[in-house]
Amino acid sequence: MEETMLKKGQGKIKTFKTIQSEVESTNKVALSVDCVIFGFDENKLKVLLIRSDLAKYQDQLSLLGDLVLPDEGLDEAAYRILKQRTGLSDVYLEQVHTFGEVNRHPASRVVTVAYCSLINVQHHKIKILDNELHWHDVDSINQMAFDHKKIFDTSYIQLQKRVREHPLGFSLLPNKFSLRELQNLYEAILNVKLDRRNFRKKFFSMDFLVDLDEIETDVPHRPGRLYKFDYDKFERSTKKWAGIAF
Amino acid sequence: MEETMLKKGQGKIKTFKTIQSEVESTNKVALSVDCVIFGFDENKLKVLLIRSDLAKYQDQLSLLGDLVLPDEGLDEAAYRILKQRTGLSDVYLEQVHTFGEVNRHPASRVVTVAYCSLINVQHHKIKILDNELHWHDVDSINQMAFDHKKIFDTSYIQLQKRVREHPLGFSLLPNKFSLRELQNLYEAILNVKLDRRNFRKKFFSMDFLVDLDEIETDVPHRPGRLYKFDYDKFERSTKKWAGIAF
DNA sequence: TTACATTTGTGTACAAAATACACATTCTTT
DNA sequence: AAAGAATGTGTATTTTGTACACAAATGTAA
Repeated sequence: MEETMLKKGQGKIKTFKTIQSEVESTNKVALSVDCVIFGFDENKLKVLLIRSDLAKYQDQLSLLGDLVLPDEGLDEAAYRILKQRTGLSDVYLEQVHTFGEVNRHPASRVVTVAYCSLINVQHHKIKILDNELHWHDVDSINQMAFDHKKIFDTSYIQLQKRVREHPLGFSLLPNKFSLRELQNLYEAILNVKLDRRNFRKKFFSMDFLVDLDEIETDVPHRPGRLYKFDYDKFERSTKKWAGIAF
Repeated sequence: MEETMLKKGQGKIKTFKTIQSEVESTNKVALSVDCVIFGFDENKLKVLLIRSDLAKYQDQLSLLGDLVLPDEGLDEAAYRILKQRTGLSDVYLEQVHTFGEVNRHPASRVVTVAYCSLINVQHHKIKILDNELHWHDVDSINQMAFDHKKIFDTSYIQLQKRVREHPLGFSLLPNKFSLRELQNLYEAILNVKLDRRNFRKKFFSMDFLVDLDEIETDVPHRPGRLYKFDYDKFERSTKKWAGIAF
């Protein structure tokens, strides 16, 4: 390994040793991952939270998070947390933002990478063990531990944005769903009321819904047809909206 | 400070001390910020790069980055790097993504937060001092040091996305610009050819361009009218596109 | 069994936005 | 004075979004 220091302009060529000592000697920070896990149940958008296990924030709601392990990538850490808490591994997961305010954690400097995850609450019963792990209505969230309210808000806004341009939402629904369920989901996430006929027209014209030739059961009214989302067709499609609009 | 450990479910109430020792004893990582600084000149989209100062990556292109200081927030670190390298402080800056692959840095674990920045190359002459700091055409970038090519690609894709939905692009132009310059900018960023009449119609209908009643000088053809962007009006406007499309 | 409530399923008319496209004008250069 | 190059403008067509109403299917309660 080359270790001589050479002048080049006014810069220096650094060797591994140089970098290593720079890194070791100066600042290191603790790094955590916090997961904002969304679900959809009873026509409400939900988020999975615990009670903070930190004395200072006792009784306040907190995201599911953990320190990143030394030999673990960020996505990997997020999947681990999800797996530990929900038992699910095949889920939608996306990095949202990194929060690194100097004093965001009371004990020491902890930088946290926020991930957004969507899970289908039907496919999974959470074993409620620790820290009062529960689903909460997103519109009931007021105060949270640390800067978790800010992290949650950022994630929710990003979800609203992403769900307009990518078919994420389907991962919150059962495999077979009715158009009413789909519309309820979009109304819940976007917090708007949509016209039923135009909503149907829109989704049928996208042509990614597969008619399963089945109907709902156990509904106290006329049952609707059931559909699934054709992910393959979506992937093959040459997307997208290309306009400029602000 | 409460330091007793209490059972609650199967979870524990943690005190500051507990957290602190957890944090100290386990993993900490070095944290850096890398800036992808875009500019626009001679009708080309440019990115500001240096030659890597690490021996292993000698002669490879590298983003502008630095370690985050112990008492410095992430945005703060990004602004510092920008200021140091370009002398500019009043610029567009946005966090893009965090890259934390375990072995992305050869010397030790370094997690990096990528920021995207747009600067107006007219307003600023870079003092080229260290490490061959230069503007590079974005479409000439092939290989880069570390995982910087991946970081660059992610940032460029995000720029293309953001520029469609937010008037970022104007920060790359002089204060007074012609519609041709504006169109050239959009064509360069989005890498598409646009119809001139429809482009004009679109921007005039948005109604954020202020006609300055001046014309270009020093162009070897009929000069165009000059405009500026009305940021105030944009801010006051109740935006946006609300459709669902994927 | 009938009437009622509820939700599904469908179509049309109108408005707004995107696209395609051509020609006269202004200025510079030779 | 003519040629070259880019500005500035309008219209017809297509596509997309929005507003809106009524008949049919099912479960429930009288």
